[in-house]
Amino acid sequence: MTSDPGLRQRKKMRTRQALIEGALRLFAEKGYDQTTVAEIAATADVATRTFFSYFDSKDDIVFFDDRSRLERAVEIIGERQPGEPVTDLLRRVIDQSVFADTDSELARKVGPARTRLIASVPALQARELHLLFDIQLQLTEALHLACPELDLVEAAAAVGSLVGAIKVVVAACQKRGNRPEQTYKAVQRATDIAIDGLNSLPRPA
Amino acid sequence: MTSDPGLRQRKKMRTRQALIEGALRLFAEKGYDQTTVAEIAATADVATRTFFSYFDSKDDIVFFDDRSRLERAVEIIGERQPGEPVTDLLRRVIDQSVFADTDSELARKVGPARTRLIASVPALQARELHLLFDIQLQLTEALHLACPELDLVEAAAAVGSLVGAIKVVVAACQKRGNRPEQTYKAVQRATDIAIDGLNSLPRPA
DNA sequence: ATGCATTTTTGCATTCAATGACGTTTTGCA
DNA sequence: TGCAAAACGTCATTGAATGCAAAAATGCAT
Repeated sequence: MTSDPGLRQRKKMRTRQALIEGALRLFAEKGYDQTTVAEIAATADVATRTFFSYFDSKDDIVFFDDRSRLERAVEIIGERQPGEPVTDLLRRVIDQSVFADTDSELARKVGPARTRLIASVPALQARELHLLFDIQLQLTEALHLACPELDLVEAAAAVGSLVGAIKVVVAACQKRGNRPEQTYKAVQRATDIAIDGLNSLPRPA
Repeated sequence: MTSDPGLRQRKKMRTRQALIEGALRLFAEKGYDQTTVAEIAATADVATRTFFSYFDSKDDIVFFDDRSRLERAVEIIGERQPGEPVTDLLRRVIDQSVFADTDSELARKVGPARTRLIASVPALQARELHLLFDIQLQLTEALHLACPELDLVEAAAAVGSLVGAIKVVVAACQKRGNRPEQTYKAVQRATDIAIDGLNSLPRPA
């Protein structure tokens, strides 16, 4: 599989990588809107037209590793131990596919810069939310498959509730300018609230 | 305030309404991508440029009533009875701002057609998700304000968990082609799961 | 190595969303 | 009636995205 990528494949990989690195560098230097696709293509020494055979849109290049993250998550769900509680399983999924730096060192390299970039460009926020939404639908299917005791609605509610709580909490933290340390704590709290339910929230005085 | 809209205001309203109706009609007739902004502007007898002084983008016109829905929700949260449990409050919010047909009869008129339209156009899905996300942040603030017993993280988690569960469940239902009747039931189930927590889900056999 | 099939790249033309500058018309108000 | 502001229109520009057909690179078998 990886033993013989072939010259063609290797070259494609290199071009792809060059496009990603060039794009993120330009975005950081001049800003997202000020960077044209033509300029990105130039950094990888390919024609503008060629960019669009690697990525469907200018947005897409920012989320180059989403697919592998999803595959990782689906894998984890598929390896569920029979009898393992759904909540334990989902905690593992969150930990390993969201927080763990994924395979490519590229992802690690661009991590924080990318986060800031997305937060500052509405078009990228929109793209991210859309991707995350599709991911949730696929996680729902995987979960329903791996947990026969859950019907489709229950699986969807579980995924949506957990991911939704985390997503909004992270956004609220970023908006307030929290340190990553605090944000991590907040994510754990959000996870607990989703798992224990809104009934577990503090009662009015 | 509404007593004297003034000629100018009335004319703006009429133009705005004409643009909305024209756009939705064209989208239904020829499809979203096949409809140009120029054509939409033509149906309201204004210049293409003028369209963009009413709506920031072509997407935006589809979600013309989102703002009023949000305002409704924030209002409900603001009217919270002291001591009322957060869960009761949020159930009211869901009922009245999501399911109730909002003020304008326009919204009622285009309802189902619009839902189908959004579901079939990725660009609109993305826009909807982004808008819904912003709405959640504002609901979070409102909830935090109305419920002093909740810190910001708890408020965010509550909103995200509830809205997230419903959103994914609705999508899963639509994907499977469920009848509105079943979808409504599913939303109630999703609400219960978010409120009672993932721990309330069925256990493995 | 040579020829052939397939994949990839590329340049070109085109469409259309979106934005800016600037002048003109319409409306509200004194 | 006349002034200021808001709304509207015209024109031009930019840049994303797509289709198409030619050219180049690569894989493969002989």
